[in-house]
Amino acid sequence: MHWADYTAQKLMERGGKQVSASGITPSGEFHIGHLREILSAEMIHRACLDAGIESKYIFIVDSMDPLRRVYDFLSPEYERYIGHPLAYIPAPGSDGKPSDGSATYADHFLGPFLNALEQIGVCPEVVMNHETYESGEFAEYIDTAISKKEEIRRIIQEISGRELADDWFPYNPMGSDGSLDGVTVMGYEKPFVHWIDSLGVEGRSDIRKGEGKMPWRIDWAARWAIHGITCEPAGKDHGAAGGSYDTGIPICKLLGGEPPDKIVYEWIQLKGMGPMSSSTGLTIGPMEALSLVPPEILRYVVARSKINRHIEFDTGSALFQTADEYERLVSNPIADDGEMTKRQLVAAQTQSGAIRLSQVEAGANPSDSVGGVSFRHLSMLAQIKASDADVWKSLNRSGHIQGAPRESLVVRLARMRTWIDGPHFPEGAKLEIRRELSDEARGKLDEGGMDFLSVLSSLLSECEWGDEQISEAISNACESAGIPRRKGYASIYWALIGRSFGPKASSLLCEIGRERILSLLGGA
RNA sequence: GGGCCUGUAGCUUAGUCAGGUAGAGCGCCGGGCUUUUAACCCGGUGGCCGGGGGUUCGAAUCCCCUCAGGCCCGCCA
Repeated sequence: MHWADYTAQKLMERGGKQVSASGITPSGEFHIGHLREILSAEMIHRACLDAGIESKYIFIVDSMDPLRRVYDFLSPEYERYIGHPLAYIPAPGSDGKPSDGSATYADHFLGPFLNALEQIGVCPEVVMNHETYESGEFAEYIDTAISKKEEIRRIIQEISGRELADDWFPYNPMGSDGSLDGVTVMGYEKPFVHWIDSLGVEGRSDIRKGEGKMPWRIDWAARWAIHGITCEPAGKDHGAAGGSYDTGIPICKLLGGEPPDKIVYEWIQLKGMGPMSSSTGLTIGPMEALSLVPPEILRYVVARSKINRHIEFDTGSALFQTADEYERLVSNPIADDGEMTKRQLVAAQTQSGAIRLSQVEAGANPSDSVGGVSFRHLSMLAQIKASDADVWKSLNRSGHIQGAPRESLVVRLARMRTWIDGPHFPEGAKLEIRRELSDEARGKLDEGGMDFLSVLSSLLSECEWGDEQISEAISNACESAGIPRRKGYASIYWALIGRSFGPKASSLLCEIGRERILSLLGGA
């Protein structure tokens, strides 16, 4: 069974309406790793719906979190905003300097990410955490947390092994300059927390407004209660023993909530580069990934892996393999012929679950996502056909599509071209049409092969220049040279692209043109 | 120091929770296919399940030890 379906089943036992959630701090560019946070929760949500369980999915943006430091992409002017909630500071411009403030820092990074999410079929209910503070929804939990301060302190100290300072307080008020840092709590008189900030200014924060926030470990536990969250997969950083998941559960109960069960997912790593981090700039953005990879394949990358396994994200040749695997499973779903062992059955169910959850539109027929054209075939066409119109013409001629291409295919081709032209496209998949017979090719061809090419050359010089005629010429040349067809094709590929195999030979030759082919084969 | 995850065929991995003859895909090799979509079909190759010990009639699976890789423990998915 797929992990999302398994989790849905567990949630069904818990009963009631399910609320899956994700939470991300918009401190910088979002990256591909954040997609796992999102998709882990969203797939469980979908699995719940598929199982007939009432469910919703919310994405909580940690917009109340303060700016921790001046990241590399920020100008030094951001120094003065350290400690300020991301929702209340201006977005950086392209030069890294604070812009005019028409967009907030949080919104600036969130916007493109939500756009990318839409493309992969994720439409969450977005909750800006600072608005939850502003609306007063946190107030009663803040009040409870303050009155149970010592119990919470004990939970955090015992479970995390961390020593909390004597003046620790479960609410960080915002000082006179708008910073959450360096503000000392002087007292509490519901609904006001009295404080003195680092400038020596005294003031008070109304817990019913966005005038401060709870520390992360309590904030998280409180929001579980506020939103009725029943499921929130968390990154392994939160999942470590004594981490915020472990303290969140008892704190949530203390605040009167019913916490979700602990679910931890592993991180996505870039092939050979270790974990990603927004702050080191070692990232592939979801937008960048989506400019290359079809969205259902991106979903499949997450869906096919068990939740507790690393994912090595590779935009090179592994992408072909993943796409192949996806397409194979879509076109040849493993059917239960009644003779499967229990294990094979489990594997088949898991795979079909992964395909189901990879669809951009929930419940869509997976065959539609492939659109009749394989990823590999499209990569070939995109390389040998300069114009899109020629690609569509070719696909019509080969019977892949009828008439105009559908929109999703147009987008796929555009993505394919971006990939091919970019730095991630694997060398091994590049088609380099040779101008003359290389020594390497000569080395690979024996007498029969050379004879074949020479016969082919003369046949091609006379025949009509079309796919079928070329195909026929190849057949005839094979017979004439007395070699198997397989060998004939291999000879063509050696001569043409320096490999023993390749895309359909006749259309390749047809596209390249008679003159160039004859000059290439002339040396045979 | 504390803890988590992983180690199964050349590669990616399923199977570990509920012990019962090690499965799959890719690759590779051979054959087939008188249009090769890098396709498809048939056959084949390939594993002391990281190592050692224990429990058991029986262990990839449970227990103990050990080695290796990755990661978490202020914030980070």
